[in-house]
Amino acid sequence: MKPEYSIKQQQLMDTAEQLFSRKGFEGTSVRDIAEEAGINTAMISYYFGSKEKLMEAIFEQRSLNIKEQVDILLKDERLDAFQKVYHLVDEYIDKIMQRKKFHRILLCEEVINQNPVIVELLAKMKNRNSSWISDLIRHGQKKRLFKKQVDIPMMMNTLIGTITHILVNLEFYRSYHNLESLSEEEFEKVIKKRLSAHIKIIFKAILTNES
Amino acid sequence: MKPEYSIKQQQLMDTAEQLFSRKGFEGTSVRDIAEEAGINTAMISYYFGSKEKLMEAIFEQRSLNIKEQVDILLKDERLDAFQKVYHLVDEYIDKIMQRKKFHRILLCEEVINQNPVIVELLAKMKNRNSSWISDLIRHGQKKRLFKKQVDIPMMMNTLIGTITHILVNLEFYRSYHNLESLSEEEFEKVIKKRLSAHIKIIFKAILTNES
Amino acid sequence: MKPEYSIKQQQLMDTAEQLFSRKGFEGTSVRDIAEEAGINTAMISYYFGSKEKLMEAIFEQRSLNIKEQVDILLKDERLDAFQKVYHLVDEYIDKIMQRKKFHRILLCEEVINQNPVIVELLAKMKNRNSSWISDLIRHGQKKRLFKKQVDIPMMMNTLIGTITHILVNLEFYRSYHNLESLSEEEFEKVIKKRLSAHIKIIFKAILTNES
Amino acid sequence: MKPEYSIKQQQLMDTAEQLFSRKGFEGTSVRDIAEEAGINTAMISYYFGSKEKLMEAIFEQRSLNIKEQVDILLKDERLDAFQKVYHLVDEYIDKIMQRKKFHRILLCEEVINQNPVIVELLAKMKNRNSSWISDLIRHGQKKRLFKKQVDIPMMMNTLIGTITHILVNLEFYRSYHNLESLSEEEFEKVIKKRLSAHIKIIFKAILTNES
DNA sequence: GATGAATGAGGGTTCATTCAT
DNA sequence: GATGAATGAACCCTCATTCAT
Repeated sequence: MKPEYSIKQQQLMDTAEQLFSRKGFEGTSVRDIAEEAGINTAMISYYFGSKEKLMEAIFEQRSLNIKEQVDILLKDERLDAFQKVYHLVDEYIDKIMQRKKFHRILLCEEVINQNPVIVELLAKMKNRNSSWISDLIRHGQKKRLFKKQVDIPMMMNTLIGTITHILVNLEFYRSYHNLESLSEEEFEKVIKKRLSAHIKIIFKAILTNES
Repeated sequence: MKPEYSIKQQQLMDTAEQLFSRKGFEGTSVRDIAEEAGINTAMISYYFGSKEKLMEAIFEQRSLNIKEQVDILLKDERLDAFQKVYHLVDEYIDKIMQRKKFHRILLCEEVINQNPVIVELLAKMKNRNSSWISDLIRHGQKKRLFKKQVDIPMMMNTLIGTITHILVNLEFYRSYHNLESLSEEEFEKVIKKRLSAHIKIIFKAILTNES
Repeated sequence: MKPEYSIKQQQLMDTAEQLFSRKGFEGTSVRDIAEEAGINTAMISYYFGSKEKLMEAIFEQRSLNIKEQVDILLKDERLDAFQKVYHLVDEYIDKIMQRKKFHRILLCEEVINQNPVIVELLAKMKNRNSSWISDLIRHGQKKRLFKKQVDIPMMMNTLIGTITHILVNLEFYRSYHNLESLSEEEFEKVIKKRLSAHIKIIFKAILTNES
Repeated sequence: MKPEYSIKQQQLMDTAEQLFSRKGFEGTSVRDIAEEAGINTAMISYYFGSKEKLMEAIFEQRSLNIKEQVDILLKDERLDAFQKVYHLVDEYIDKIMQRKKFHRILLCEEVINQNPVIVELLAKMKNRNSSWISDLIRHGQKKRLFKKQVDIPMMMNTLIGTITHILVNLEFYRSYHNLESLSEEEFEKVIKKRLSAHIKIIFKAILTNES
């Protein structure tokens, strides 16, 4: 179903992702990408049809799908409803941090919203993921652990808004807390841990607090 | 200190803001802006020096400054520490919603980070505002209302991440909750109200919860 | 009604006509034209919108319109019907020989028929001119000088086919008849004279011969 | 002497002829041809050396040679000089109508005249055919049926100009005479018949008329 | 002070062809 | 013998900017 990409195509997508995330889609020329990837300029049109189609390919390949994770969580009887949600939070943190570059692009592209293929792709993804999360929330509501009225999109906004926003403020965060001495990996570990704790507090409050 | 702009210049900045927020900086040509504003293309270079300088002017003029607000809040003895923070939350919501277009641009520009003038402008703003908020938080900590360790940048991340992220998901939120029948103004009112309640719950949890 | 062109635009059209007639539309690049005209490559898009629009402009300006000539001929009582037709023949020869380059382009474009604007322009021109010639022929038929059934498009085919075909065979004709010693002007004069006599014989035969 | 082409090569030439006649030489890409012919793009360079050489091959194979026909006509004692010429006229009409596509290309290429191989090929063909026709005309002059001075290239111009010009005006001719209801074959039959009668009248006039 | 004309640079894409397989 | 991948050159066009007026 999903198109398979050759090694060269994959390399091209990685390079493009990198540059798009740094300079934006419009700010990156196909010549930039080709040069960085060490290939001929014409290859982008040759492999993907156009610069835009290359972008779409990146999106198609990397957009988040949490279905499987939610399925597993719902079936796991060792976890209570809170733990299930917490696991999903960590899953989101992991996936977004893993795909930092892509999510930086996504952040911009959601704003600009020009390419209809991507717009639709994102819309579908949002609907799909919201639906899975609904299942998870309803599960907690049935168990009387969560409050009755939960504004799922608002909750997701905070989840994704917080994670992606810190992506563009990583350096500010680092210097604010004097974490410059940490290696990239260590710093990322710290960030993930703090994000996790932070969002769990938030979710607990949102899911239990009766206004 | 702040440069004063003529009416024409101001119109130009407004038009540019609009287009930048819709199509991105690189995706907007000076022709687009000039045409939309009904003036000569050469005027942009003439008035601002370059397309980039025009962007800087927009940023300079519209970037958020909460100093005054925090000053007032700190002095207001009728409000307790929580109320002070809540007021600031509403202030942020109001200002960002008021300047929707600008904050959409900002979202992108923070990602792309190409223009050093803007980068520095943003860095200063973040430092400044974090500092004011620190004052506010310390105030609450002295009163023993807030917990001792508060990760202010993380808290700000959630605040700003949640507000700006909903900006790009307004339509999704609207359709998810079947609010299409509301007018723009009514819908914005609803959003603001819900955001306010939502973030206050979050802040209360963050500021009180002892891990 | 007709668009007026500046001197520079006119120069550009002349240069383009020259090159199109030598190398064809597709075979001529905008760089070629700009270089030959001594202007910047971008000017072609700047002045005409695109290479194709430049072509359309050339066609619009130079396509043949015989209305006025036919009007004058019809009213001229000193000429009999044959003389009227003969005058028109000479008019065609003059106009096509005057616009040699353009008619060479036209010859190709009629074959390739890609640009819908030009296709329509040509279709209108053919209809218009056929209609005027009909008037002239009917005039001769009323006077009982011409035969009743005249296939006007076929006659026009021979008129225009003969004139334009010799345009691409000028050099062959010249060498066949050993006219190389003649100057351009003298040779053109000879050609026109011979074409005129030749086609008049043809037309006389066509218009009188009863099959 | 003449190169023999494999079936695949022949298919390629047919497809190319078709496309060249519709979109011109420059307007047709090797990709177009290969795709239409259902073969690999590289085959064109592989089989013919280049796109240009492919064109030359088409010309070489299809250019008109009337030698044999004239030979037969000259020897045929049952026909008088006029009938011999008339037979040749029909031969031209048949051959050109049979090779409509090729003659459309030829029309363009004579104008553009870029490829020296083709230029020479055409020059040779014209000289050759003119020479054969001279023989035929001289035959009629000896028999005192034709006038003494006949401008053979001019006569050929009218012959070929009329036939090829109608090729690009077939649709105009059809609609002018309301022949849309006819099938392709019927219409072509009509055209040939009318062309034949038309040109015979012309030739009779040219060959007998003493100016 | 303000503008329309003009420019050089660079944009994405397509081209005919070559080359390793 | 035949091919898919890959290439450098060239394509037309748009860009932000400048300059003469």
